[in-house]
Amino acid sequence: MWSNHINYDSDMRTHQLVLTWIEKQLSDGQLSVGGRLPAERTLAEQLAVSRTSVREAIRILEAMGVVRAGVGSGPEAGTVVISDPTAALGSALRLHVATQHLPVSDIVETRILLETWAAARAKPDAPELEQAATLLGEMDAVERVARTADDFLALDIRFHLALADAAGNAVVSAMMGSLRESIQGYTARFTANLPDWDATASRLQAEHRDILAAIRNDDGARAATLVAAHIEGYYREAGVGRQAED
Amino acid sequence: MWSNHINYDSDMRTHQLVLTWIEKQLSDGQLSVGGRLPAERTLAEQLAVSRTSVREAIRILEAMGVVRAGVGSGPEAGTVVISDPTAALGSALRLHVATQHLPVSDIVETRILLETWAAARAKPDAPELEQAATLLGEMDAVERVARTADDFLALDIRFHLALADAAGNAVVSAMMGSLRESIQGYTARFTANLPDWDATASRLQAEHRDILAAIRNDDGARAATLVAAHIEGYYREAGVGRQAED
DNA sequence: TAGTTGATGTGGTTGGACCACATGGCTTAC
DNA sequence: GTAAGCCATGTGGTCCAACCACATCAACTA
Repeated sequence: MWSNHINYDSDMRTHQLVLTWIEKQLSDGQLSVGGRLPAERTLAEQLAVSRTSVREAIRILEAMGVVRAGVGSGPEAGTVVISDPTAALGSALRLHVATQHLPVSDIVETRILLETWAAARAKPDAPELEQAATLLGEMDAVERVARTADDFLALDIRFHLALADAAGNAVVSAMMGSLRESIQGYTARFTANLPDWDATASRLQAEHRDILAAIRNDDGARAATLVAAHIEGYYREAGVGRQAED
Repeated sequence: MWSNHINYDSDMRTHQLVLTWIEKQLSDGQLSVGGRLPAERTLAEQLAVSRTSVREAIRILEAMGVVRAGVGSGPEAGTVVISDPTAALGSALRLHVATQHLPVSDIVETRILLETWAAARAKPDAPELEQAATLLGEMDAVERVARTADDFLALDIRFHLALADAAGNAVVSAMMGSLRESIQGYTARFTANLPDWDATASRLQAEHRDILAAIRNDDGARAATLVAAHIEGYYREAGVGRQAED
């Protein structure tokens, strides 16, 4: 009795039809985060398309961070709806950077814009700031003991993401994460070539503390200024602007 | 003699292997915008995977706006590399809005942030402003003759995109476009219910002119203020914030 | 009771077949 | 010789029928 009859535009590729159907289920709330899609074979039969087309649609949704597919039985199995916008934006941006149609400098500039806004907007009592403080301590530990730039950078990313989350805008958080992810390779490559990583790390940590302190003092303007200087300084060392010549 | 041997991580899904290979070709510059991928059957043989897996990878790249697949022969046929970041970000955001894990209010807020920045940064002599001016004229014509909100909105979108492009940051442009696309359905739905569309359209047009004038006067600060008010006012009418109850 | 084993259902992968389509060269008719 | 028509070729689009690896759970066995 339920109408599966969506827009049978004759010039629509089959997997698009499946995508449309699923998106409609999501919009109508008949499918929500945590829910499961029908099994691929079942869905194929319901929509009267091949399993291949169903799978192509699911592949796209997976790349978009909308579903997660798992084999076997149990809670981890089946195709379940999730919500990971960062994944989608991140890989998309990374791919377009690879095509060299998105300059790294534009990405850095956008990152500064978003992160500056987030710092200015974050509330001093945001719970995410606790996590940020913890991460600062872990970075100190890494710096003191192992002195590996990779570990430090991993924590650095999470610190900046925590600050962005503190602004309470999911879109900005997702975009921030994706921007950072898209140039992660770039960042790591140049960081490995720094002459004095210890000095750089110390400077970054000092700046991190200042930023966090400013936010906790409810001084959004100062926090924003510090963030801009922090990021700009870092990438200036990397020589963003002159296109990669290594 | 060429090594196709990428990371044969045993726990990598087959289509991911294909994706990795293609992304490497892009990064290495052996594949760039305008170039063509090998035919699906050829690529499958080269990578020693099934055509199905190749197709799943291509489907993802297509959804990401990285390639375009065309049947037949000739210039329009085959799988050719393009660069349309907006498509990827737009559909991803739209899907996540559908899952109701990205509040429309966050999208609007982010749009204001990006567009305000773009208005403040746009140079008075940017060529995109010419296009923006032309679009203003077309909107006048639409308003005078047909009075259909849909046509007006289509031009309105292009006007705002032109302004964003004038700032010269490809990432911001792409994100702007995707944000707008992701809530296009939402916007159109509420616009149709406005009591006096003509009055609204006139007001929007007046604001558009003021914004464009401010940019051309090199008064970025004023342009930013006007843009923020323009967008905020529009969505306030829509009642963004109270979650959709139509 | 404890351990084993097999049935079941999931996504993952493959090969092969056929289709619609667009081109381009060949054949044919004039 | 030229023009019209036609078919070989190669492309992506779709479908099908298998088989695999995996994880669970119920039935069976020691």
